[in-house]
Parts: sequence; structure tokens; C-alpha cells
Amino acid sequence: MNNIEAKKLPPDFYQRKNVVQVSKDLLGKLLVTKNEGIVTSGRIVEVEAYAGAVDKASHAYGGRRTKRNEIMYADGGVAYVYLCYGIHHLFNVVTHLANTPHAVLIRSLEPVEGIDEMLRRTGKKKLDNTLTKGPGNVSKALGIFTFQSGRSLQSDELFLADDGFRFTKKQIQASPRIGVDYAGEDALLPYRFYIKGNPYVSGKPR
DNA sequence: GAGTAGATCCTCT
DNA sequence: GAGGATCTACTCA
Repeated sequence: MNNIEAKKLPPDFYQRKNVVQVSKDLLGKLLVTKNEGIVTSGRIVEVEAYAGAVDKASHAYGGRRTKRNEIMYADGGVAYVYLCYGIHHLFNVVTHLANTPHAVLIRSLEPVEGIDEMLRRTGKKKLDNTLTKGPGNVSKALGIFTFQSGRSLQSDELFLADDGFRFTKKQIQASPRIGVDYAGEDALLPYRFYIKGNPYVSGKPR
């Protein structure tokens, strides 16, 4: 039905043990959702790694295990979605094997398919840089909500795919993460990866 | 253009 | 009962 010639990423892509490496590999991949038969997709241009128990910025810091973050302890390859500030839905990809709560936060996309639908969902009139800029907007544009949390990324309604496109190493930039000032020293870790010069990357352009 | 404050609701202690 | 992996709009320079 659609024109995307892309393959879903296999479970072993997510289940690798180096969450930082997985994060970098996700750059340039497609995030695809299908709601009520409408496909929307975008190319990932910004991510952040959350290294579970040893990362103060992570919900699972110190091995915390609650009903909400339980999903992070699952095998890699499922979605972890939660609501932040009562307004924004944040979409994460769980990585690593079971009982190791690593995750990658998808921060920004470059819209690819279903742009009209994304505009409708976000209440915008025309395409601009802010459509899928920032994790809150990404979820909004793609129709991702908390009920998607725990869903396998092998499903047809929500998955990540590789269409062969790749950014060069030079285009990938690392920096500290955003919005995690409360995490002390861990807030300074260079766990954020983005595409240099891409207008959809959140934060200040360089 | 840059900086600051407010919105808003679910989850954990 | 408090705080949060954010965004937007408005103020001031």
C-alpha cells in the first residue's frame, strides 16, 4: 500500500548491549506509525541514550523498578512511551536484553510520509521546522500515545525501519542531553546524538 | 534575538 | 503532595 521500500529493524538490532552504539545506529532510520490506516513516518535525526541503572537521568536509575518503567526491563525492541509534564508524550525504544533497563529517546525526526496528517494532528497549517522537532512534537505528529507503551516494534502499527539511507560519520554530532539538569554530573554525559545542520534538530542551531 | 515563566497531569514517595 | 527525559508564548533589550 505504501511506497516505502524499507525493512523493519530486527530484534537483535535493539538487543545489542551498547546503548550508545544503538543510538547512533538509529540516526537515519525511519520511524513509522500507522493509526487508523494512515501511515506517517519520519527519518530520525536526533536521539538520546539512557543507560539504565547507572544513569541518573534515567527513570531506572539505581535499578528502580516501578509499574511505569517496567517496560524498560523487557527485551530490546519494544516501545516505552510516557507522559511528561502532563502534556508531552515521549517515545523511547527499549534496548539491551531483559532486566537491563537501557533505552533510546527519539528526540527529532525529519518528516517523510503523511505530512498532511501530521499537520492535522499538531494543528499546524504548513510544514515548518517545528513539526517534528523535539520529543513532544514527534509523538504528537506521529500519533504516539501512552497506550502504545509496551508494544513490540515488530508490529505493523509502530516500528522502525531501514531504507538503506545512512548519514556519514562526519554528520553525526555528540553533545550533552537536554532537559536533564537535575541529573547532576550525568547531565553532562555526551549521550545525545544528532545530525549536524539538520533543521529539525532541537536546541540551538550551530 | 534571547531569556524567562507558565501550562498541566500522571507517577512515585 | 511534589516533581518531571518539554514546549510555547511573551517580555525585554
